[in-house]
Amino acid sequence: MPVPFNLADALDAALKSAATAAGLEAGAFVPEVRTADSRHGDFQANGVLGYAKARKLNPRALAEKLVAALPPELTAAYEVVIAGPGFINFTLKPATLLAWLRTHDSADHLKASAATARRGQTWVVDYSSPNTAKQMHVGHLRSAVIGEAICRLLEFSGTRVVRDNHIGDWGTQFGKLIWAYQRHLDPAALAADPLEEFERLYQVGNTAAEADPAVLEQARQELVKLQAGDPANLAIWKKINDVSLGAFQQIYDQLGIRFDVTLGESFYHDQVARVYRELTATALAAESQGALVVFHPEHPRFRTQPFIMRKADGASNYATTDLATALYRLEHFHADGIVVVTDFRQADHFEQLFLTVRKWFAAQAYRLPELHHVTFGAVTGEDGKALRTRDGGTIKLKELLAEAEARAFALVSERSADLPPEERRAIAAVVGVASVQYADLAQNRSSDYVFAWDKMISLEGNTAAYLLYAGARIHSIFRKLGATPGDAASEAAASALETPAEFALARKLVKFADAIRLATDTLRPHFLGLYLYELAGDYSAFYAADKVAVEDPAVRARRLLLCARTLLVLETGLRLLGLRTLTRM
RNA sequence: GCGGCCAUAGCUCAACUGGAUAGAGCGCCAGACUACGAAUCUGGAGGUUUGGGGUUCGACUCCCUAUGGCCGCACCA
Repeated sequence: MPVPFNLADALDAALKSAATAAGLEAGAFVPEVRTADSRHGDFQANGVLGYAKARKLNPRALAEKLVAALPPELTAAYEVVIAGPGFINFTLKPATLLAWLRTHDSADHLKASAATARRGQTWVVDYSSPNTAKQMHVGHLRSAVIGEAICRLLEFSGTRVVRDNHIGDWGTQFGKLIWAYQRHLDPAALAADPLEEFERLYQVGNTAAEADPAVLEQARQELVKLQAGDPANLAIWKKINDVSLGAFQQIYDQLGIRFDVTLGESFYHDQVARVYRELTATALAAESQGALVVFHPEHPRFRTQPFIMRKADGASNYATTDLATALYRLEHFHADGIVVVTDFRQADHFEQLFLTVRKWFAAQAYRLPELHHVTFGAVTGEDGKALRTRDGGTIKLKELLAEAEARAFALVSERSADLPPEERRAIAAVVGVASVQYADLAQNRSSDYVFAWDKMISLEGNTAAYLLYAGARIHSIFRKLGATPGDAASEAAASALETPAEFALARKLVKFADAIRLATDTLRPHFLGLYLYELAGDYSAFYAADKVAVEDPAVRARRLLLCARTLLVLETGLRLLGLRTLTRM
């Protein structure tokens, strides 16, 4: 019996053909298959309700007709029941469950099955994107963590992903910074911690410029010189960026991030002329108060709130570079989709940007990629106020990760004192960073993030440690029994599922595809996190209820099969979220 | 002023974008290690989903409204 990876998809297809066979309007009927509350079944189809309502039909009678038209393979695999006002419930038969577990038996098989969803597409994901000359702080965490998870999810469903770090390397901050660099540089401090020194220099420049208009003017001249290509200033600028990127990469290494390209604002600096030309030629942009702006007359707000793409002084701004960036991503990468991961405060900007890009590309007959602004809430303190760079007391990402590892190390040492120190340290590095990442991924990205050490580092409840612990216990069983996860010969001896905990676990495992689909389509990784947490919970319940190391070889083989698949799905899922996994902790 | 987002158990969050009796963790109460790792598990208490109206077979979800919070709004990114 062939059992598809994504059961919901297969059900959807079967229901559509059954609808045609039963005489429904094929194009109008949407089955609406989704995972169901386990009290009702494994999957439910709600589509008859809407279809019947629109045509004033009896939904239950319609459901009866549809079920009668289902192909025999499907009714052989599921118990099918019509319930309530017209829900169709599907419960996997035990043999189907077991067949799924046997079929989807390796990381390669999972990947190959999942990768059919978006094969052939190319997506550019723009995330992290810090400003150079500054340290990454806690506010930079979400974009990096969420963005990386989205990249991995898209790749898993078959997309070619271009990871693009769109760094802020061309801002007006460089005038003050270069001014201070030339006059107040401390070479020893630069050697010790360059980003600390750049931040100090910026503060020196900023304070001086505020106190003395002459300094402000000098700083402005340094910026003009830089942008005109002055070799000395360009050299300073380049050094600042190189050093910044080196420091960023240390953070990215800890988070498991490696960008394909780092095309910051400076990269697009000489590509703005075409943007001005095309938007002016197509009459999308117009002069207003000396600036070149785009209004959107059909929009309640943007008909009066301008999208400024060239300032009155002739300089470009980030609207200009973002427009050029969109074009580059289309023409150079042939992007089918563009995802930009930034906080929600930039929602207006990206709404204006995407409106403008749509009209611009249409006017030029360019192909239009899917455009997604993936927003997330603010990182706030306990008082609910947003943490900001200039408020002081911002938590540096470097220190945050170090603190996370230190706390994890203390905990590992307490729980597993028998492990050698270097192994405890290696474990702590994984647990600490994973805890920080997972704290972000377990939560819907739209909500604000209340920053609290204890919550972030806590290793209890719905945390990375809980998931990693479940995996470590599975590895431990295989070590103790001298068995190998996924060994086909021993799995062949597995008997039919029996206990409630076995069934609950197996029924959760087969919904992996659905969790991935949901997380990927909505660009919300927390759906996968939630699934993995439930899976780990079902496994822990199974572990407590049913002993694996029993005498009966068929029962033992069956439970080892469940352990192996749980491990496979858990580790595959955790890696998709960007976390590293452990065999011992 | 205009606009966007948000408000769910004491606390932190879910709820598959309109589906069935709103679920978890923490905390609290009561249990489970001479069983493969107790960083665990089992059970219990805890809700007018901010208030009020509406839409329909069905609303935490959509619409209107009130209140409270966060954020954006002409040359920063």
